[in-house]
Amino acid sequence: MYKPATIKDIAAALNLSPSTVSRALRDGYEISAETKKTVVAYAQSVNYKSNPNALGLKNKRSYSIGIVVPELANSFFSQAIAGIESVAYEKGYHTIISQTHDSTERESINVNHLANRSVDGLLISMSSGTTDYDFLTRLNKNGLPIVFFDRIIDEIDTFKVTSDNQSGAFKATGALVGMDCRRIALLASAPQLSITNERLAGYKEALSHHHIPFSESLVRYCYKGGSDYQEVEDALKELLANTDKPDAIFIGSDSISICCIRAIKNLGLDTGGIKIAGFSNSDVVDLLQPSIIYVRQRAFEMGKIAVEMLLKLIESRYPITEFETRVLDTELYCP
Amino acid sequence: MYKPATIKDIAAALNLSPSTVSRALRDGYEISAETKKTVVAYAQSVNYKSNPNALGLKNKRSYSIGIVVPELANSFFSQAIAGIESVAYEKGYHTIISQTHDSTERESINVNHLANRSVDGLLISMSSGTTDYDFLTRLNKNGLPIVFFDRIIDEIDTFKVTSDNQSGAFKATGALVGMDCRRIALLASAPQLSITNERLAGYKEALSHHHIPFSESLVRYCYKGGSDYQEVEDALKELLANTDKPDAIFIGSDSISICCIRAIKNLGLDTGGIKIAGFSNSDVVDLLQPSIIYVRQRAFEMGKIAVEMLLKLIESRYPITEFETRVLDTELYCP
DNA sequence: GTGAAAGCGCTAACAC
DNA sequence: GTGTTAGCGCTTTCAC
Repeated sequence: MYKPATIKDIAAALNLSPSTVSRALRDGYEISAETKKTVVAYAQSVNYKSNPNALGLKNKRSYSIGIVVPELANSFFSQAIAGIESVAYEKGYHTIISQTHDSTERESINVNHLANRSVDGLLISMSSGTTDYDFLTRLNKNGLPIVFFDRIIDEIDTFKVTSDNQSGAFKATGALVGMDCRRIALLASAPQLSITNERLAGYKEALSHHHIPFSESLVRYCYKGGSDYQEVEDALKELLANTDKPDAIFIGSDSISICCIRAIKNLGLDTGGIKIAGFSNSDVVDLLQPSIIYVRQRAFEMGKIAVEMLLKLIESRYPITEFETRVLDTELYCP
Repeated sequence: MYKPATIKDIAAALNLSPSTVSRALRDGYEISAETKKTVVAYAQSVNYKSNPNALGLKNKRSYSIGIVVPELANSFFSQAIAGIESVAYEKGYHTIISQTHDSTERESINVNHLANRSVDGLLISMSSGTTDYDFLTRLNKNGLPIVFFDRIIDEIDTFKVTSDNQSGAFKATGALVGMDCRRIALLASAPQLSITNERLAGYKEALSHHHIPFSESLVRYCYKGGSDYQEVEDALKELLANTDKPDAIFIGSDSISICCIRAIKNLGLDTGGIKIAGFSNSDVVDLLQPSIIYVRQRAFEMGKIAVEMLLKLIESRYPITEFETRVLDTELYCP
């Protein structure tokens, strides 16, 4: 079996002490330029890589980060995770991915497991039903760095990154208005979610911008955030049963968009007159029937930014007290 | 910051030595039943978890496994990874995921990086263009456990898990025949891939089963395995330009299926008379237009089985010489 | 049946 | 500017 070179090996080969080698490799200020050069060159030549276990043991760090998402096999999240991995990998961090399937219970269990596994930090996009954030607050207070992405919460003060959901919803709703729709229904995700409210706000903003009155009767929430098909189908049926039938529907999430299209197909609905717009990061959304106007988020980039924030938090030598919330813009596609 | 309990802590609290505690926790035969009980109970009560870094340092293991796939944000692979994670997580392993984008070069770079990062083992689904497996053979010979899933190779003798691609292709082609198609074209993935040849075999088998002659002119390969849209579009155009136009197309991969549907849409082709069937694990394939008959693989399960095999390899105390190849069945869906 | 001690690879006081 | 030493948490010989 291949045995990787250690600092000791290098030290022995170069007639130096291990500590000198260690310092040289990490560019310690006490080491002479010449020694550094020799050491670095030799380390290169034997393909030296620091042993993460030894480092972790010493520094009390695991060099692993926990990722908690509702669903891994969902376009948006798999794209975000691809972004996360691309940075984490490069910086020498492992990941542990866990899915909640939008269940609050699994979410808190998973988060606690991850914390016990001594991850160095946590990237999380909240489940749709969660309203009690104690389990996170406690861990965060105890020193576990957390960064929220996409589905963020106000209750914990830390780095966050999300999309400009309001403007995304504004653009999509506006596009529907531009197609002469006036009775635009909203099929929203769970009201606990940050993204739901931001998208609702964008929807309302567009209506008022175009002097269209807002009507509660045209809004339905899907509390399971699209993970429960039946809920979406029922909401859709209710909307269409309105005495004054909507002429367009704006859908507030990726999976609800899919469910809704499936419901239209399953119910054999004639949506000839009804225009549909929605958030979606599916790579085949342009091929779906009926076709929809869609808002796409910069998922990959969001993942990258989220880890970068987390690593800043983890690797900072001083406690950070100033937190930033990054908001990424969205793109509207009209087929 | 929360400080986890160590073996030392337990030893001190119970007036025992660390070694006794260690042995008791791992059910060492030398320890009296009573001591074991006390130790285990106390460890429970303080929520003791062994420190993976210390363990890894001692045992020269990283408790992490590398995953190499062509594309993370692809339905099949994200489902497989969900399966991998579900097992790995439970068994206390981290993962490092890397994508090749079907490039042989990135594949060998990534694999070598992972090996340098001292992963304990590797799960890999080969890139479409790879024909030289030296970089894998070498690592495997050096003791790195490897398990292949989905896109497997014959050249390395180890555990493998894949789908019954031949029977899947047989079923799909048969379904097309059942719809009165006789000139069935094949849009295949890269010929280097195991899955391509198995699916080709199933296609041929179905033809001969129904006494339909096989014709090379109805077969096109996509060497980029669907990651290059243009290649698929060109292949499709060629097939349709055949003097004797095909009345059906069977598509040998998920991403090529998507590309093909997109091409039909982009080219504004009238596919009224042409039936389409293909492999796909997309969760929205049933909503695509034109609709297709599709074969679905048990991706999640394949991921689970693959890690289980890998962990068996990693954790075995004796070198394993008998390797198994598991073949999972597929399901055919006719819309 | 239990304890003492060494060592995995690395870093950080503390010498010199 | 470089070396010595101790220790992170755990396992494992070797004593007793």
